[in-house]
Amino acid sequence: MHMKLSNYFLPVLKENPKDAQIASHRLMLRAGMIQQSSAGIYSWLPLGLKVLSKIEQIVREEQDKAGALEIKMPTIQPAEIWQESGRYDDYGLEMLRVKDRHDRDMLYGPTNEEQVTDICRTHIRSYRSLPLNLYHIQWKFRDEVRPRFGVMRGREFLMKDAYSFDNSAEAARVAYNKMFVCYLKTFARMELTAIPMEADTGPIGGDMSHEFIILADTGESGVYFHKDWMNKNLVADIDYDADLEPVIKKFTELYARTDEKHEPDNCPIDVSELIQKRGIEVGHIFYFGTKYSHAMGASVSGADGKPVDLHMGSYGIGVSRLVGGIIEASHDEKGIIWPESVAPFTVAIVNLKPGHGTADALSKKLYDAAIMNGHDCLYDDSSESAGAKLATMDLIGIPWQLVLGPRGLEKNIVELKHRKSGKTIEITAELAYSFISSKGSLTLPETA
RNA sequence: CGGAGCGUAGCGCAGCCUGGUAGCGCACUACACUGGGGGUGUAGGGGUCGCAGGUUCAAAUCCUGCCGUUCCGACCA
Repeated sequence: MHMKLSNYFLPVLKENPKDAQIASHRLMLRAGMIQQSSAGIYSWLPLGLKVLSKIEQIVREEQDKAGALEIKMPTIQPAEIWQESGRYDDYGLEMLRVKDRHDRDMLYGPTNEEQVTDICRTHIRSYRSLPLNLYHIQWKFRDEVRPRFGVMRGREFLMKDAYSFDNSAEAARVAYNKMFVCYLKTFARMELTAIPMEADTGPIGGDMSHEFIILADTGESGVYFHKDWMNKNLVADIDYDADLEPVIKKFTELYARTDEKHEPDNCPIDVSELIQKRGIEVGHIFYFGTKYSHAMGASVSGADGKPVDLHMGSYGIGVSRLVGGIIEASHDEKGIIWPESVAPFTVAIVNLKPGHGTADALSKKLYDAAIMNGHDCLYDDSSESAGAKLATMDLIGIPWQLVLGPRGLEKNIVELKHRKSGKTIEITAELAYSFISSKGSLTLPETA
C-alpha cells in the first residue's frame, strides 16, 4: 500500500533506547515499528505491522501451497481440554491462567495441540478423511521468566502452527516431509538461510524433529554444522506430490545440530569441517505420534474397521520472531536492510525540497507511476532537512530510494539508491520514470 | 527463580555521596534563514523526580517497604 509520509505515523528515534540491547530490538524501536507495553509485550505500529503482515502472508501462501488448511483457534482456551491431556498441571507458571466471571478456569493459549485435537476428534471419524493438516496464525502467550531481545523472545508472540493428522506413523512421515519442504520454500522467500537442524524428539524418539535456524551473532543458541552448509542452496523447487524422502535426505545428510544435541566427543565429522556459530530458531517441526490423540480419545476407524489413534505432528513458525530475526540477519550501522519480499515499502521517493515546483511535479509523477504499477511506495513529501530524510530512509530500510531535489533536477538528474548493495547511481528523470513504471520486482537500470 | 543495575519532561541523561527555587541534549510549538547525509538562530511550552510510608523546619537527595523495567545465569518457539 502506497503512502505519503506526511499522512503516515512513523515515530522514528534519533537516539538509542537504553533498554534495547540487540540490533533488531534497537532498530525496531528506532524505526517506529513497535512500542513496548510491558515486559515482552509490544504494540505494533504501522511500519512494524506492515512487515509483520507481509511475513504472515508469505507463511500463509506457502502453507496453502503445501496443502494445509487455515483455521483460527481462540486465544483463550478452557482448562478442561488441558486437564484431559494432562498438561494443565504440567505446564507450570509459563501458562497464564485466568478465571471468567463464572469462576471457570481458562487460560491464554501458549500452544494449541489440545484445541486442534478437540476439533478433529469431533469431526474426523474415518481414516478416509485423512490426511489432514490444519494450521492457524494466532497470538500466543507464554509467561516467560525473562523476556528479552524485543520481539524475539517476547511473552506475547504471533505464531503459525500447523497440525497434521494421519492414521499411521508412515503416513505422518509424508506429512512431516511436506512441511519440511514447505519451510525451505517459506524461508527462502524471505531471503533467509534457515538450516534444518536435528532437534530433540523428547519421549517419541526417532528422527522426525528439526529446528530451522538462521545464523546471527546475537542468536540465542549455539549451533554446530558442517562447513558445506555455507554454500548450500536452500531454495527448494520441489513438487509436493513427488517422493520427498530423497529431498529430505539431501537436506539432512550434512551435520547440523544445536548445542543441546551436539556432543563434541561423538561428533561424526572432523573438527576441521565443523563450524560453530550462533543462531535463532525461526521454525520447529516435529512428530509426536499419538500423545494427545490417545489422551483425548481422538481416533478414527481404520480400513479394518478398528479404531486407531491419530498420529500427529506439529509445525511452528515464529512469525513475530521472524521480524527480529530478519533484522538480525540483515542490517548495518545505518539501519535495517529489508529483503524486498518483506519490506514495508519497496521503493521510496524522497523529495528533498517540497514546495519546489519541478521537484514536486516529478515526485508526484513518479509516485503516481509507482501506484499504477503496484509498487509499495513511500513518498517523502515532508519538510524535514535533506539529511534527516535520507537517514530515515536508511534506518527504516527501504530497498530502493529515488532521491530528487532542485540541484539534481537542474541537470535532469535523479539519484537512485539500492539499500542492500549501498550503490547509488545518477539517472535521468526519464529513466527514473521507467524504473518505477516497471512491472514486478524492481531492478537496477542499465545506465547509458 | 538466583545474582546485579536502573526508574528525574516523549526519548537519552546530569543532579543524589554532602537535604535548601528541578537542569542539559534531542524531540515538540512559532518565526526567520536554510536544504544533496540527522542544519542554524531567536522566542516558547512541557516534570505531583515510579508509588507508599518514615526521618527532618525542609526530601529528587537520607531510611523502610512495594511496584515497574533491564542485564547475567538457569529455562524456553
